[in-house]
Amino acid sequence: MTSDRDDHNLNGAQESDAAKPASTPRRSHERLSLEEIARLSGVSRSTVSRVINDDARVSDAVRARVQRIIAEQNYFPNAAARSLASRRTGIIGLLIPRAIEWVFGDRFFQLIIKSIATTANRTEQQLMLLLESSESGESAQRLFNRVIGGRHLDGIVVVSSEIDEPLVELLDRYHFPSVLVGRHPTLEMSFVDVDNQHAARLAVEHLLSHGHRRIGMIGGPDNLIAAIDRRAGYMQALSAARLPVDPQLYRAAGFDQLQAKQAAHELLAIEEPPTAIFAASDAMAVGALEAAQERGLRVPDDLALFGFDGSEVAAAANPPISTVLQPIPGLGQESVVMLMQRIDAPDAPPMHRFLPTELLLRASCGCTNAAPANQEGVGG
Amino acid sequence: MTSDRDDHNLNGAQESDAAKPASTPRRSHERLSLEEIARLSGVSRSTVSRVINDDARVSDAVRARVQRIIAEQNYFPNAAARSLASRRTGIIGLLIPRAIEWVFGDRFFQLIIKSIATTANRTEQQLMLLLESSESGESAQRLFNRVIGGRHLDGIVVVSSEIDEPLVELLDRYHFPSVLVGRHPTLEMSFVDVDNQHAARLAVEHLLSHGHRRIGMIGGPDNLIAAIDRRAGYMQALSAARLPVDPQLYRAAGFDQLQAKQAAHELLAIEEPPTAIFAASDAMAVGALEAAQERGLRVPDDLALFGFDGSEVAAAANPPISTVLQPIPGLGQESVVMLMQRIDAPDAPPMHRFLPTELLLRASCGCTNAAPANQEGVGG
DNA sequence: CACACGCATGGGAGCGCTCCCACCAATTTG
DNA sequence: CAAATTGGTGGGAGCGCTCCCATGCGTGTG
Repeated sequence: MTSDRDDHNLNGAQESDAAKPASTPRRSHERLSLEEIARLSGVSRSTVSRVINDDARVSDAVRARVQRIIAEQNYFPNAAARSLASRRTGIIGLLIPRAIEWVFGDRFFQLIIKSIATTANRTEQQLMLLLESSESGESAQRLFNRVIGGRHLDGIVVVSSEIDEPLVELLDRYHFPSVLVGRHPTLEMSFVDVDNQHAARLAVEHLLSHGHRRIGMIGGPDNLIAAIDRRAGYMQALSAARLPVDPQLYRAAGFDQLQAKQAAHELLAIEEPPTAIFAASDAMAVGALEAAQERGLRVPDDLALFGFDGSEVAAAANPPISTVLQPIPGLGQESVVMLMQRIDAPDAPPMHRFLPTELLLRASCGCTNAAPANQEGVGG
Repeated sequence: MTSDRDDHNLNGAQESDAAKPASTPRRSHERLSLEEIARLSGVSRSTVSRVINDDARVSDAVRARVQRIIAEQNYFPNAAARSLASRRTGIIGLLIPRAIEWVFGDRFFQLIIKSIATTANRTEQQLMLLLESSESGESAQRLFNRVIGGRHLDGIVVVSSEIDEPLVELLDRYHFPSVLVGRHPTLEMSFVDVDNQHAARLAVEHLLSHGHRRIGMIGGPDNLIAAIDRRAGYMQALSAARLPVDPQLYRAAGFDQLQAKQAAHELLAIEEPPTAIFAASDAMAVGALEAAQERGLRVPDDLALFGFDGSEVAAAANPPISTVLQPIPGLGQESVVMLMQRIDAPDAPPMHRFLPTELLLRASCGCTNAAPANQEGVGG
């Protein structure tokens, strides 16, 4: 064959020249098609299609022969043609708003991306990570048009608990198959999440059980439902214990270590400082630990600490920090499974699923029944 | 209209019921097509297609009318049909081998992803981040088949300087339009990179210019061409200065801070320890700085330090660390631009492009002509 | 004034699949 | 033993675009 034809023939690996009758004229840059495979194996397009799609109604002999030819020719069905005919692209989107800015450094997002990718892979779906480039100032509408308008995607997973994410509202409005990781307070969309409020309440109640009566909290940004829920759980625990809710004891911060450290310093500088602090993330708890150590406070004796996430940093801290374990791989996997169901049955009512959390008790809250430098958590 | 029909009509936003003649029977779950837009605007499919594709051969009046209808109906051309007919998907892939494992924490990769995403966006390409899930133990061949076999992608950018990445070899073998960020020692593929060897040589020569005669190096993994080249530059500088190359002065490590710290300790514990260390990344230089400080060495007086990358950590260190600035946004942008060219002209010879680096001189090497806690670098 | 030449537009033939229906044995059933 | 059923297979009609090739028109040339 000519080098021109060879250059773009992905199927060149096992080219069997003998199997190329000159009868049918071919276009340059020829590509293998279903038709071609059908000819080579002496059956119809339909039959080859059935073999490719694992349709049972093919005799074993024929199936084997067709599969052999497909392998020999190194043939792959054309994705565009399949999508056009079947109205399915086999691609699901993954959107993490403002991903590039901060997501990549955050362990939670790393793990959720990983589990979503793994699950998508397992179900033979391609994953298209949608990166909004803040630089180009792309609007939600434009992003929506860009990928969803053209039906590039069968569905989308959005990892966000922002209460006012415009793209999420668009997805809901147009009934585009979507699943949220993180519940949305108003929209009826499907989601998977943990029960942040309940988990936070349990964490704070655990601190209460150690005898603490002045418990502070360093919460997350107010526009995240996860942060709101965790705060609600904190307050609920205090109320249930008939303790006054002192607004001085709550500080909002970003989910990162640095801001939390600053907030912890503020919390520890008030007139009647807390004897325990519940932080809305493990990174924040580590920040609080740093602040405490800078002030010469011993943890847990002078200040007890509780984190949230169940990440390695909490386990690796000195002392190890008690935390709420989130089933991050489970959240990722479930989101994809749910999405597949929504794609298959778009008219079914939205599904809401909460996955269980677990308290990981370590030294920072005063518990001694946990091994120090414990290896559990969301590692790997 | 029935709610059944409404449910999946993405174009429902501005539905103009008046524009729906009952003459043509429609299928349930109807979707807008080119044909439909043509009918509504009283022109042919061809004309609408020309409007969509910015073909000049359309009168202004017709163009305006068609565009109005398109906007009114909230129409988007079907991506699959376009791909099938045009043999272009408008999607480019981005592969960073073993991405999920370590990439996300590394500033270099964050910035390169960001600039690639931004550039792809600007050229109206979708970006498909290819995540190999190590868990599922996916082989390169399978990954190749999965996305490239079906022609899901027009081309691919691979960010990797691994000398033995199997997927890269497959891409090369099948002449699939690809661009590497990071040169490959043997394959003829297109790439963009910095001249690591040259840059490293300049850095080491700078240390020599401060009078250092025993200069150590903490290098990266041996299977990365970037690491190999940087080491070669280091040795070249020493040779050119007629200094003996003492193998004791070189340590290989991962690109991260922790391993480098360990390596630095080893380097500083040898009989005749170095007075300067060149590290193959900024994170590594920070690790070396920590090691020095733990040993009570003053930087730069007792030990001079030079990093590589130009990242914020180097600028933020105390003292600020001199480093080699890599034009990361430039690498990302150029890789996409080159890829587009290769997609358009797949038979053109491969292109190899080196982007310039720059020495960022700060306090850690003994220079005083740099502002302390300098703000330059790859920020933002 | 017949002719060629733009320019704007229309129409047909694909692109490579899936899906429905028809078909033809080889059975099974009343 | 005719009729209905079943399993395996083939063929046609799309899916919604792009691209090439007409076609009709108004304007310029010899």
